[in-house]
Parts: sequence; C-alpha cells; structure tokens
Amino acid sequence: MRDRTARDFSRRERQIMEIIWGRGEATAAEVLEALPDPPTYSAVRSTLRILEEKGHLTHRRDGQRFVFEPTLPAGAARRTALRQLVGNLFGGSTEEALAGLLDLSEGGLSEQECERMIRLIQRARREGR
Amino acid sequence: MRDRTARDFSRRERQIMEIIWGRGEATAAEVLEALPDPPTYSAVRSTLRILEEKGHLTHRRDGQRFVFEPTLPAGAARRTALRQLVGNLFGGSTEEALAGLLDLSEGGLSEQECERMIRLIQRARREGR
DNA sequence: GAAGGGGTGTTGAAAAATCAACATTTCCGG
DNA sequence: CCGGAAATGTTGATTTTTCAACACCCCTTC
Repeated sequence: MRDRTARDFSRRERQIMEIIWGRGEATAAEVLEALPDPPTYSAVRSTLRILEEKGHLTHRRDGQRFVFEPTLPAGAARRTALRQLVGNLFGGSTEEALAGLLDLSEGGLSEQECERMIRLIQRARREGR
Repeated sequence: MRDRTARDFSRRERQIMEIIWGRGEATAAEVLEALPDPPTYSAVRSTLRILEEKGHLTHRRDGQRFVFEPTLPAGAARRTALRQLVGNLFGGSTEEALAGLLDLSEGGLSEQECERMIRLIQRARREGR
C-alpha cells in the first residue's frame, strides 16, 4: 500500500486536504470559503472529486450537499505529516523540533501551558518505555 | 511580494527542497540519489533550475559542479513549515502538536532527553514573557 | 590531440493539475 | 404547476509541472 502522505498531494490538493483535516469534514462551499485564494466553486468541486477518486476523501450525502471527510483519520494524517517534517527539516531530532515549536509561540507561554506541557513529557516518558 | 512558504512548491519541488533543507546544500547528483522515486538526472537539474528561477535556491560553483543552497536560511523554512503544520493540522494548538510529537518517538524517551526537553520548555517560559 | 567521463545549457514533448462552462437534478415557496 | 436557488454531473480547455533528449563544455588520460 502506498504511503498516502503529503507527498501524494499536489498544491491545491494539499491545501484542500488541510482545510478538511482541520475541520474534520467540510462541504464544497465551506472549502471554497476557507481557501485564501479561491478559484470557482466548480473548480473546488472538481478537485474534491479527484481527491475522492484517489482515495483520500469520502463523502456522505446530507440532504443535497456532499460532506467530505478524510479517508484516514486525522490522527494518522498528523502523525505522518509530523514524522516527515521532523525527519526532513529537523534531522529526525524530536528535541530540535520541540525547540522550533516553542519558538513559534511568540506570545510567551502561560504558567499553565508550561506545566501541562511538562506533564505531557513526563507521561510520555512513563508510557513510552 | 509573494509568500514564499511551502505553499509555493509543487510536489517534486517540495520533495527536492526538503532534501536540500535537510542537508543544508546539495548537488544535482546528491539530490537525485536522495530521491526515493528518482526521475533522470536531467529532470532533476531541470527542476533545480526552476527552483532557482523562482528564487528558492541559489548555487555556487564548486569546480564543475553546482552546489545548491536555499535562499532562506533553514531556520526560516522550519519556522514557516512548523507554523503551517500546527495551524492547519493541530488547530493552532502548540500543546496538541507537542503531544503528537511525543507520540512519534516510539522507542520511548530516555531520561536525558526528557530532562532536556523540560528544560527547553522552562527556558521558553522565562524568555518568552 | 582524441576519446571518454562528468558536468551544465536548452528545448520541447508528455503528463498532471487546475479551472470554468454548461447541463442536470432536487427542493422549496408561491 | 412553475420558477428559482442550490446543489451535483460532465466535459474539455488551459496552465503548470515534470520529464528526457540532445548539444555543448571542461578536464583527464592515453
């Protein structure tokens, strides 16, 4: 079976997949609205259909509309995307990736966030053995 | 001026950029070798040239060969890639992203890793204010 | 100084992705 | 019953991406 990660997606396809991953599911109209540089409604539907043909999406009917949903659960998508990112850009180092992650939150960490994150790490330590 | 993030790359382009980001720099031959599904040498060079035209890469001469290097420093690429990933797939939640990250290291965390990561968080807390 | 290996430069064909137009269906209100 | 709104279905053109062939250049070696 193929990899079915981000490598499989073209530009627009990835853009659309990310929108749907983010929401869990979406209609064509919702995708259109969420796109920062939207083409026509028609074009969006076209791409959605292709994504479905390729096996990345399924749809169910909801009244007249189609509601699209990823074939793989969001967790799997996150996993593979993260794995690739860490592997490709951070040389596989989880620590460096964490550092990069912390760098992002410009606003600074609240005391609570900080504690929760530390607990996450400790839990991973315990469970990961 | 354009965005110049990962959104700008097509499939092959992204693949190649990731290879170069990972190494810091690379020749055409190296890129070719690193590709899991390589086309011809000629095709690789072609894409490298296009990436250069688009402003994502520069090259310097090293004897006969060209050595390609990202225009933006690796740090910037990491930042934007991470930001997008967190924004798109983790709803902007740094914590959830961290959880996902920890999920990746199947082998379990060593005591040392664990401590270093906690220290990273604490440092971010102090500095981020 | 000819041949060959290893590199680049250029060009155009082939494939894939993107897009939009137009037709069709369904539902709803009047 | 009729019309319009809101969907989907179908098709084909356009653009972008991907690829490879071939010409050329430089260096080494015989």
